[in-house]
Amino acid sequence: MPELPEVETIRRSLEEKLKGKTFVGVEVFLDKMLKGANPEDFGTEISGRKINGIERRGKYLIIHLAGGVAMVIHLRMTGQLLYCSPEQEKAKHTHVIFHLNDKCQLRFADQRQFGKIQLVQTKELENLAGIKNLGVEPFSDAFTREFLKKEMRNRRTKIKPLLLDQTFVAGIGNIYADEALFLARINPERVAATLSPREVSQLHLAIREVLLSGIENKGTSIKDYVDGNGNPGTNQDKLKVYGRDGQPCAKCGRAVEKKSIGGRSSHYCPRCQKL
DNA sequence: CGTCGCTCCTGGATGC
DNA sequence: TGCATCCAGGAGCGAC
Repeated sequence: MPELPEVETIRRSLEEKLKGKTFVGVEVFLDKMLKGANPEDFGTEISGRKINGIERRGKYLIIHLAGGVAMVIHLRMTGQLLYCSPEQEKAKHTHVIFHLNDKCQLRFADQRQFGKIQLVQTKELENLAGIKNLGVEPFSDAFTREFLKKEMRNRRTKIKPLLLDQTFVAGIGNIYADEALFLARINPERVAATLSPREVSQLHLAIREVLLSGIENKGTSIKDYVDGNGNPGTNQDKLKVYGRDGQPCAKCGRAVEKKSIGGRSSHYCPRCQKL
């Protein structure tokens, strides 16, 4: 579910509430959400630790704790992190509740149970599988059109699956990949290496633009996504192609099509995004 | 190494 | 209404 803009929105909303607070205890209702630790050790390890800040890398959230410990969280498809009062009714699929020293709670809910929470030593963060192999951050200085050109030169895969490859560029998911390709007027089935320099430049700009819009609109709430306070975003109203199959293209009026590419649903305008 | 298909889950939509 | 099937915003894994 959450892609870079959603994870960034959650990061901002939670940092505001959690920074400087201390974890005082944990309740775990579904052990498998914790990766590499049993609930007892997990609780012991974080209890008494102050929250120094929250970082995002790709679609990962990293809660930095005092004493050189980091909690790495991935929400996958349906994960949610909610800061709320203890009186708030416990939502279905709430698998972990963190108790804070302000009496409030941080709750982790995940309908499909794909999400993961993992504790690591901060100095081991760079070696963590998943983090270690993340590609370039789309808003970093390293993400240039020259970088894209160079990286795509020898890639024989289709551009859509490449955009979803987190070891290539970090943070893009199915919604923003479709939106970026539409904005750049590139068909999702184009072989990456065959894009012209002009097309690569357009794609570079389009990726940043759709992700930035997503953040400014506080995320895309289609089904489950809400921020750390339970508030939905508004970016779903701005989507040009994702989920709009059968509806007219905003640019040319032709019906948007939906097709499975690399095992993922892809939405595009057959006239604006010719093969 | 790059690429592909399968898999982990629940539940909403769709079809018969 | 009931039941079966398909599909969903992600990514790790094994196979080739």
